[in-house]
This record gives sequence, structure tokens and C-alpha cells, in this order.
Amino acid sequence: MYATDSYTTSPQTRRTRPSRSTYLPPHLRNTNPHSTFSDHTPNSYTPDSPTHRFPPTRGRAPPRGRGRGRGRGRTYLPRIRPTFHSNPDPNPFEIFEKFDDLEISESEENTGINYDVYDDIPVEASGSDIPEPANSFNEIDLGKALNDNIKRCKYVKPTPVQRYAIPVVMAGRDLMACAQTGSGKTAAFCFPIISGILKHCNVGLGSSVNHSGVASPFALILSPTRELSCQIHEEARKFSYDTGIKVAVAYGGTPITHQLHKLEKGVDILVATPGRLLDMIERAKISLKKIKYLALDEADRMLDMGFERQIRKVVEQMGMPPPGVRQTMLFSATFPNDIQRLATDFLSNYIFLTVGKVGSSTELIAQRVEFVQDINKRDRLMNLLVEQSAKENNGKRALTLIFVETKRGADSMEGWLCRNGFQATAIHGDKAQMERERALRSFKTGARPILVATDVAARGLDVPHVTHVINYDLPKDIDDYVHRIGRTGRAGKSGLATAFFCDKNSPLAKSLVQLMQEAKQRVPSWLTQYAETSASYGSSRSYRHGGSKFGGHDFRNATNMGGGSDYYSSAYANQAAYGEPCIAPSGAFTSYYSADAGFPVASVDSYAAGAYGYPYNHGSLVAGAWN
DNA sequence: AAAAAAT
Repeated sequence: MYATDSYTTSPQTRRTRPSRSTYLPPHLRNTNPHSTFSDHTPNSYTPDSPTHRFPPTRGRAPPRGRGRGRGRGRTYLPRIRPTFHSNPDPNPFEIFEKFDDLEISESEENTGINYDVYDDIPVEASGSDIPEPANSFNEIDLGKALNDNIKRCKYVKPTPVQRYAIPVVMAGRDLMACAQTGSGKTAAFCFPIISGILKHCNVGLGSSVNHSGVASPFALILSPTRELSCQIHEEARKFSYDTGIKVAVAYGGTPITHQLHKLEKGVDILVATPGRLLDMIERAKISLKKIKYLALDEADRMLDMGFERQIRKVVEQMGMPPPGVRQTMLFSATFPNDIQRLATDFLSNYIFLTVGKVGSSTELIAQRVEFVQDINKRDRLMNLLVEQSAKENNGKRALTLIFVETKRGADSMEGWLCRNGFQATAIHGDKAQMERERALRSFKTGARPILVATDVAARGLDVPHVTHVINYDLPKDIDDYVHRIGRTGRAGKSGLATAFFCDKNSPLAKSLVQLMQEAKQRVPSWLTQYAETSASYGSSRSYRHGGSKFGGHDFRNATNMGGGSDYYSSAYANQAAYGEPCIAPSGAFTSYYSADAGFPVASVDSYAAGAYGYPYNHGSLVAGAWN
């Protein structure tokens, strides 16, 4: 099982990358002249002490300090208010309790997780010696402390990702998983990390911080955005409550001092965005030498956002134990080539997991499209919101998310709503991190149940209880639409999405109609007419016939595709079979599923041909339509 | 036009 858990991993078997004159902080230079890795590259992982090596068999849990919960923490500076947390060391479950209060809803479908929907979700696993999936948390030996927290979280049984992923990681294997936000993947990687740390690391004995004040966490979780890091941090804190495990978070946009202060108290699990993490490593505040678990969340988004170099730097050049020594989990909604390369470089003999999203989950979102001209939009919005608040009086507390096109539009909409007596707030990229978080928080807690947002909030954010998404301004790209409406109908709950369609949205008509038909939505006839008469823009999608239910394929299985050695060539084969022109700009083979909402957005072939090929033919026409 | 991330 731990066949690769060896320090004699040959450097030749791993891809060596020229590390071009990257700055190396003094504390990382020449860490170990006897390292099996080349000495002149910064990647000098040092197995400095056998205690950091984890036996394949379970050892006795080391004695650990009891978490003292909210009782301590008098040492922080009360005047520094961390951006994302109004309270530095609260009992993480207090947040939960607030949510319970918020949830006035009496209907069963709106409480907790709708497990019935999850049961329909198919999972495919490939790789060698796949560990058996678990049907219940009890089947998995996670330990009492963690089990207690799972109960506190009111998790009844594992979601499909969890059923498969947790045993894989518990068995010491690496994992590459295709799963969306809302599928329970945070718990899927947190549970085995926490359980593993409790079993194998000396938590609570100051092991995660050394004498010189350098924090050496056992687990690192990387995520693309600050808000996401923050979410994961909060979850991880709930899961590790009263275990003695210390969880910390590092992200930018906020003063580094508070985060550093926290680190000095020791960190077992660090959640971070790449930039701030590198900053801290270079300041010699964090060492990655003891990393046993590495989790990369939403890897495709990180690459989309141009983080590849930074991620590679963190993983390959900062002294982190190599694949096979550490355990790595890679989560991504899609599997384009760059992600596959990442998997090849970061993982060792991994299990490939793909978690399908069946059509029914998209059907949970009722999509409505109304024809509203720009000048009438505010009136119509007002009507919708009034209707909505009438419903709230019947006992349902509903959160409404309104998407607009511009940051300025978001601000003016917020002001207008507030002047008209609605409790609204706004979020967009021009707001300071603090304001963004404050807005999000007041929205989440229901203090301001209306959030006006730009696309900053379209992807990845998991705000529970959003019952209505209004596309006040429709996006130009159907993928963005899919992401936006995916903010509702989360965790298997139903949701409503209303869109205001006007003349200038006509290029979107065709793909919108297709999407709605796919999701078994009633399409208004005027919209169908638009779709037939107007030129389609961007990803005019044609769905895969009988489409794959899954979000990706294990490209290691594709080696027998006519001489091709990877997924890339099989994609071409696919495309040729459909008789599509073979246009293949880099990165075209991206998604079977959109990154988050779980819709089958495009097959590899149609995406390449439709989204990237044809539009060039009528680019001027599109431009003309917009101006 | 907008968005994300280290200062």
C-alpha cells in the first residue's frame, strides 16, 4: 500500500523543471547537502526526522492537548480586526447555531442536505487497487473526536465524493477527483487529513511550530480565491473542533500581521491562497518540510487565474516532501491538459475519481426568462422583490442574489434598493477586501437578504440558502450564466433563477435555449424565435449525444487511442467522429462540465469547434451587435 | 466589460 513511501524516490523518475533564478530565502538554501535531490535546485526536501514519516499501519494516537475552545485567546490584539472573522477564536459551531436560527423554513427539503439527490449521483473510480467506498461514516475509522464533530455538523451519511475519496486517502493513496463545490468535497479532503494528523502527528505538543517561530504545518490546502480559502478554513475549524488541531488561513488583501501572529502559535492545517503563502514562506514564517497532506481545491480555476507558476513554486521548489512521501489530493471540475500535467507531476499512483452530476440536479433549479427592456428592468425587479418578500412573510427566509454587469451598476443598484426600503448590499472587485467580506457576511446571515453582485460572486462561492438568483443583466457567455444560477439549488435543494432578457442579449439566445431544454425547462416561444433568428455568440453548444454523465476521464486509460499518448489525442478522435472541423487552439479541450454548477456544458468536441472555432467567422457581426 | 491574486 505504501509502496512508494520511500525516501529514495529517484529524481530521474520525476520531471525536473529548470528553476530559473527564483529567489530563494536564506533559510531554504542548502537545507540538506545529503538530500537525494539535486543540491543546486531549491527543491531540497529533507526527511529531517523520522517522526515526520507516517507509518503505513495505524499507530496509537499520540496524547494530545484538549482544545480549549473559546476560553483562551486573550493574547490576540483586540484592535486588529481580521478581515474575514469578526471574532478571532470563537467556537466554530456558534456560526452554525446562527444558521440554525436563520433557517426558519419548516419544510424538510430546505433543511440540511438533500441526500436523496446525492444518491443518484454516479461515481466512477479508476486506478490500481481502488479502496472500497464506504457507505457510512461509522465504517471509516475516523476517530472519536472527528466523529463527534461530524455529528455536530449533522452530517447523516457521506456524500458520494466522501464515500469514495475518504477511504482512498485513509489508505494512504493519492487522489485526483472531479467534483463540484457543494458536493461535499471540503469534508472529503478534511476528514482524512484531520484523522491522519490525529493518528500520526504529535498534535498539541508544539510539533507544528519550531523554536525559531517557523510554522510547519502537516497539511496544506490551496484554493484559488480568498473567499474560498476563508470558507474552507471555517469548515476545517468545525471539523477539528476540540481535537487540538490548529487550523490557520493565509490570504491577501488584509494585513499580514494578524495571520502571522496566529501562525506563531502553531499550525497543523494551513489553508491558503498562493500569493500570500509564498510571501510567508519567503519571510521564513512557514516551512513546508513537514507537509504530509497537500490538497489543491478547484485546480482548474487556479490555472485559469494564472496561478500555475506560483503553485508549482509552492509544491516543487519550497522544500515540500515529494509525491509518494506526502499525500496529494487534486480537485478540479474539469481536466484539460494542464491539469493532467499537474496531476502527473504532483501525484503518485493516484486514484482517479469522477463524480457525476445527473440531469436531475440541474432540474432542481427552475429557470425563468422574461423579456424586459433596459428601461423597465428596475420596475420589474421591484415587482419580483415585492413578491418575494410576500413569500418571506409566510415563514420562508429567502436570500436573493442579483447579478449585474458592472461594478458601478452594482453600487447604484444597491443604493436604489436601499432607498426603496430593501435590505440590500453589494459585492464587486472594486470594494476593499474588508467591505467585500462584510457584504457577504451580512448577506449570509440574512441581515441583508439581497446581494447585488458582479461576476466576482458567480463562481465558487457557496452561500447556503440562496433561493433566488436574478440575472438583471445577462452575461455574454453562457458558462457565466450557468455558474451564476448555480449559486442556488445547492446541496440538492431547489432554487429559482430569473433572467431579464433584452435585445442586446440575442446572441445568447441559442445557447440559453439549448441549456434550458437540456435542463428540462419550459422555454418561452419568443425566446425560441430569438434563438432561430439571431446569430449565436460564443459557446454555441451542442451537447454530446447521450452525454457522459461524468466530468472527466482518467486520461491514463486513453493510451490505446491510436498512437496518441494522452487525452488530447482522444479528444481529436472524438471530434473527427462527429465530423466537426478540427480547430484546436490551446486549452480548447476543457470541459465536459462547467466548473461549478454541474451542468454538462459541452463535450470536448463541440466546445472546441463551437466556442473557439466558429465565432471568428462572424466576429465582426458580434461586435456590431454590441455597439 | 469584468474578474482573480502578494505589496
